[in-house]
Amino acid sequence: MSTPPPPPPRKRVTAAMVAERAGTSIAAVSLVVNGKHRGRISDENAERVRAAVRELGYVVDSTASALARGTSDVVVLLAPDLPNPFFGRVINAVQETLGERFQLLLFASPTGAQPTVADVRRLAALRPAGLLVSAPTVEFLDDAPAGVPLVLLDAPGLEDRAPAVNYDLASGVRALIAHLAERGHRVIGYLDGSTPAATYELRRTLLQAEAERRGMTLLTTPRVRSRPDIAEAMAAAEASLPAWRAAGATAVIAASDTLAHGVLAACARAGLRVPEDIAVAGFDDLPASAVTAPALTSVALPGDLLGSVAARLLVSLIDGGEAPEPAELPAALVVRASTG
Amino acid sequence: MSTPPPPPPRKRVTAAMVAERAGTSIAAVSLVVNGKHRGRISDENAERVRAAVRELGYVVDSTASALARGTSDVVVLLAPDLPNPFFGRVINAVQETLGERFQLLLFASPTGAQPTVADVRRLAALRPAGLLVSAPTVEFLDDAPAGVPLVLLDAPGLEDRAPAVNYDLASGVRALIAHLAERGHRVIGYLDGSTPAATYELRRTLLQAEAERRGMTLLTTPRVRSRPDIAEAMAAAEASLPAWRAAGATAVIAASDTLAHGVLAACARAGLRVPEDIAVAGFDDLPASAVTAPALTSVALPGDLLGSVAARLLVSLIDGGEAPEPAELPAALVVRASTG
DNA sequence: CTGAAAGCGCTTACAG
DNA sequence: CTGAAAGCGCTTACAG
Repeated sequence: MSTPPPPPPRKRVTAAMVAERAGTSIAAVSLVVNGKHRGRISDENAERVRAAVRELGYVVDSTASALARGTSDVVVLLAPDLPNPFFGRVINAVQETLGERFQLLLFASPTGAQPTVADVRRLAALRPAGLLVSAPTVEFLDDAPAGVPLVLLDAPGLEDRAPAVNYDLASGVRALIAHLAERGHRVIGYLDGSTPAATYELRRTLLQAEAERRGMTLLTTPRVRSRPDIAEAMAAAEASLPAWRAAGATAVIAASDTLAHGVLAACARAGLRVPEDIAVAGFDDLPASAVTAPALTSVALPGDLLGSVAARLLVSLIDGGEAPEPAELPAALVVRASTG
Repeated sequence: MSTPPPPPPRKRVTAAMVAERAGTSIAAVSLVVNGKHRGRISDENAERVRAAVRELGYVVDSTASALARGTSDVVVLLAPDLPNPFFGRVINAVQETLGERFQLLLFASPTGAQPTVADVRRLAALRPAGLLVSAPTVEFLDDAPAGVPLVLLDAPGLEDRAPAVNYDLASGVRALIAHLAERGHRVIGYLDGSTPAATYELRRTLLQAEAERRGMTLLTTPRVRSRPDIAEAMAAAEASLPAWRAAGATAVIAASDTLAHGVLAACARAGLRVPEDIAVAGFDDLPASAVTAPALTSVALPGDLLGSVAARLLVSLIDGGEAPEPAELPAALVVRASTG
């Protein structure tokens, strides 16, 4: 009887084992698996290394590689609002764009808060290959680790601090206010995000300026805010609807669709018909916004575009490329039933 | 004129620098920052180390630490359906439960596909502290890296392969079918997920068995499937509604709320009233399901519970704890307008 | 309680 | 084209 083949050794495969099998040095293995062997290793030896890699199932140990090179293959995505469905598409696009070369590490500070200095230090200790930071504040950028390629997502006004990928919020806001003006709305309630980010600041100020320009009023005092959570947004809207209505508001804009979903829920509970009694609009154009009751008018902020463009930019920075002109992503108004 | 204070050295702070400042050895620094100094370092020296750490802003280099220890602080979450809003809460809960000790790395295979052997090898090369795997197939588990603590999420039937945190889908299904039976439905269309995961298999077979038990019919031939994407689900439902209706279906169940949102959209486009012409229900109870048109009946699968319980279990495994009895999470039916 | 030293598994000048 | 060796910054026996 023939003995069964010995079980594959449970030991982890190292470059030394590959080198021994291929009859080369460890250095040769490193050069070949990293594709740096042109003109340094004979074709024959390179092929032997490749064969040994295949046979043994060798994969470079990323911790050792990171230590030797001084940087890892990890790209960190920092986002204050991770649980927001908006980020699903961003994350997905980032991941697909990064491909097999980088690993995506998520970092979300406790909802809404900005990362602390200690957080930033711990991130830097990972020796990330690059950082993607969504909706940052200026304060965060002051603490950002030096020497790490950095791309900002949806960080209007911070373009001078780092390469940024932003939406053309001004166009979207103009279209939204024009649309509401045309429908005869003069006073508009506003539900703001509670995340302290430049993009929310800008959304509010743009809306306000554009409304004023047309002789309309955006109600921002008192400031009504909520984290990106439907239940919390509903509570905030429910508490504010009487005051908004008393001030003559016939429409409510929310800083994001998730917040707008909360407004819709609050209107339903208050027995208000949308859009007859009150119109509602948001930002993001989440997939679910096409099926809400009623379907939601929204300034579409394509998250997949944001993720893919930012990731592509980051990779080019990591590879030593120059930061190209920051491109603005479209922010188009999608009109649906919630604004009649 | 006094010279300005020299800028803080841009050099990265190492344990050697801390040791020099504290007047101790590097080993002492390591022991103190890792809290392993009890009975090994004098209180006085420990305090000097802590002071030096504070003054220099020292953080342990995680790549070097991982290499020396043979394992990193990274916990990998593998999920086939990451862009699905369902995962927002899971991710958030996992992250909060892991706290500062671990970093969360996301791995999503191209939507719906299972990770390949090569993917698994690359993950293993990160030397993760642990793995969280959502909705896996049996095949994946055969390739899973050995020797890495592993917890499965929503992996019914795979409990014997690894510690798992599952929902009590049977109860949820029973309640849903009972509810529909009570409303007089006898024939039900089914929109399945296209992700090849045990949880989707189980949802379908449980529904089918429970329907049969009550003399009802779940239409599963031909199998209608979609990825967790509203647009794709809408297209699938739109194509199947005529056949479902022709077979006498007065209700449609979708394997997840995201899919159900697509069904709602398809009904709206087909001019069908929900629930008068056709009732609709899903699984997950996404936040948005409370504000869809109409609000969606759903078997609630609390993602935050799934994430926190699984993460807590994983941490205990990492710390050498025994895998406790797998607890089943509740899956309660939430009845809303979409089923009348 | 303390420190010198080996070792983790790579990458990269460097000398042939 | 090739390989021996230093070095990345830790952690952990080990000998005092």
